[in-house]
Amino acid sequence: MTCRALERSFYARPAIEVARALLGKILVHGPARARIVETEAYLGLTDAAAHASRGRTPRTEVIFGPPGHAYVYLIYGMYECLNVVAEPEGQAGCVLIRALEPLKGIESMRRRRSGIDRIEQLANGPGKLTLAMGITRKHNGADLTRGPLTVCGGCENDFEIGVSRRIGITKNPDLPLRFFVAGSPFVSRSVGRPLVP
DNA sequence: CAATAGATCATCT
DNA sequence: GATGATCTATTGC
Repeated sequence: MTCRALERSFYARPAIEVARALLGKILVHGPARARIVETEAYLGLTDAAAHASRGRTPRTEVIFGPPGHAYVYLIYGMYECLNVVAEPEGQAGCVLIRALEPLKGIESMRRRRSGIDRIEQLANGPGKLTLAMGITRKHNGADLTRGPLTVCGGCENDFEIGVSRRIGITKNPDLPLRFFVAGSPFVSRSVGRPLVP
């Protein structure tokens, strides 16, 4: 099937809805393609774990902007994380992409993730997938409805959605805002046992 | 297998 | 000046 970028209305919804809906969709960057298998929702002022919880700053401006854009930031001085901006313009909310199943351009991904042999480990974490896909801070603010970096509809929607707490945060850690394709070997292992086994 | 250390810097106080 | 939506390597049981 063809790969047509999701339209802006897809993203103009609550972050939780978008986080669930993004599972199974295809992340495209140039020739590279991968299926989204794990996401986390970050809310607005009420969510202490969210960057947007402290309101508008130069960095968080994108999160308050129009939906369907990328929010990419540097974490721990080393890795970059890709988020998708959700909610109507003016409202804060975004979705962290946490893990991908590589589909196309896998040789390039291997090159960018030197030392990794197993395909399951090329993009099974937020810092790993940006490396594998060649996504950097220069993509911050990029429009995901057009351009080299987009998200397209997937063909397969026949999977169970697992839910758990979010991973790696210290503030507001108890909400069930992490979603993943149940049973997928491409989901990041690390911490966070499912709430619903 | 689980726990921990260290790398490294943009952002905000 | 402290902190952090991480990852890898290493140590310990």
